[in-house]
Amino acid sequence: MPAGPFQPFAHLHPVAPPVATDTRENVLLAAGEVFAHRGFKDATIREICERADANIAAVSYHFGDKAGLYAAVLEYAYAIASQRAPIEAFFAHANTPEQKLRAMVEMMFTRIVDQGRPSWHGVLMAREMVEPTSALDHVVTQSIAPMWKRMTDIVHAFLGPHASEAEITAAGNSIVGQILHYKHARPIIVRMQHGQAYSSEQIDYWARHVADFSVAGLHALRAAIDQRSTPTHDSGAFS
Amino acid sequence: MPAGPFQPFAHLHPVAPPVATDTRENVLLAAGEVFAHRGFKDATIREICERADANIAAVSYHFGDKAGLYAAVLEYAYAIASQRAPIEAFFAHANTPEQKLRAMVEMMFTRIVDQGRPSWHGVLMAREMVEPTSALDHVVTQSIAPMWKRMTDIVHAFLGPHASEAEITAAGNSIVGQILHYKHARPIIVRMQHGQAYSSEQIDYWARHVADFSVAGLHALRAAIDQRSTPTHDSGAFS
DNA sequence: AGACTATTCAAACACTCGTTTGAAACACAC
DNA sequence: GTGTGTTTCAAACGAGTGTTTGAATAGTCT
Repeated sequence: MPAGPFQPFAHLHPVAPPVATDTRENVLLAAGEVFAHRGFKDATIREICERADANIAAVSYHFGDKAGLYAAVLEYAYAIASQRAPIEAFFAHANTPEQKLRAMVEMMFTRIVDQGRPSWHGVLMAREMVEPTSALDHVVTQSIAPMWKRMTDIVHAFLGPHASEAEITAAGNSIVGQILHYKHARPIIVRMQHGQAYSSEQIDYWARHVADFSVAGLHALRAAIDQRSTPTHDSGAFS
Repeated sequence: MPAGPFQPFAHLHPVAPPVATDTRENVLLAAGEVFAHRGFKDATIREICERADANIAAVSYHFGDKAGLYAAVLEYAYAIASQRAPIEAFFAHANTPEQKLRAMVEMMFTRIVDQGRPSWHGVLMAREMVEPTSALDHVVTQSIAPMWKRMTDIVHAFLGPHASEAEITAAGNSIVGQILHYKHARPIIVRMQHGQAYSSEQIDYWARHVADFSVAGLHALRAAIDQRSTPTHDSGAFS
């Protein structure tokens, strides 16, 4: 067994973050792409190391495991995602619930569906929801749960204080589901809905549509809730 | 190479459908479960044959290939799905567009999210949309395209004659996305939204919610379309 | 019964995967 | 330079995969 220096320089330079050998970071970057593209199980260490110009054994040496590499990638992706496109930036000028909802939709489209930048963090999260790995616990507490909290808070503000928990989660699922559909069903969308699918303009259009569609759904749900919780006394009147 | 009798009894009894040896049908049934549960790639023919009490070589003998088995399963699932829960039954008493939409949502929930019966056809279709196999072409022309046509027809009826194609497909995606979310994100939904998730009552509730939510979204979109295509002439008025 | 085909079976083959190995190459203090 | 610890490398290992093989069994018609 190798000496296993999984935390290199741990006892020196307590300042600098991981610091990362060249190959270590190369493997991390390549692994991010491959994991995001193929998923944990279908990704092969050989492809990752080939893209990183590294030897197969590099994974075992630097990360111990395939699972260890995956965990490191998640950490790395989380770090650069929150650094490069911080969540708060999307909500900077969002004051009303509707503005917050639109910011939320835009952010999720940017992080999950858009693909240009090295932003595989959203993609990995989306994958983790569909086919969880052993890293799910960590992903949930670090990323998914806070995001879901933010979403349900917005929905709650829309639906008012009388909304039940079931209504809030159902509405949240409706919004998230619309967005994730463009990621999950991408192959079939590209195939059946011709036109230059997944261009930036197209994604912008979809994001606006999902926001509009959801706002209408939320307003209708709010109306039903209000009518239920404060029934009109002149019950004979039309709607 | 074996004699390869892929169409057994082809020259005899031109009447009876495949007739199917015991083991052939057993393998077909077991393969349906395993493919639906694990997906094409992660399903192993060893597990399939074990569940079917058949020898490993049975797949090669009866279906030629793992891909051949998968294609046969799709055909088989399509046949029993359209026999057991025929689509038209859902639309029997649906006359208005809204009733048709509700029937559509209910049907998709029943076929894809519900899990009781041997109804892996919907599950396999949903899988094929996310990670297509070589059978995608066939699945699209046989199942997905007709279903999508039905959906867009309903949406078109909702949105009126002035709706653009982009608006129709986006609205269709919003509806389908909401439904499929309950299938794809099932692990995370079960985990985060406690309570007895995926009970029959829960699924009914979700189906009703998705229909309500979508109807509201469609009405709002319709209003925007009508306002755009027949602009009010007293343009000075407040909206 | 006999001849012939269809079907089943245990075993093996070829391949890919993640992981390990032991030696070589490197870095750097002394 | 020598010595020590870190990092890379080609090669192999062991487990799991789909597929094939060739013999054994079951079935069916004459």
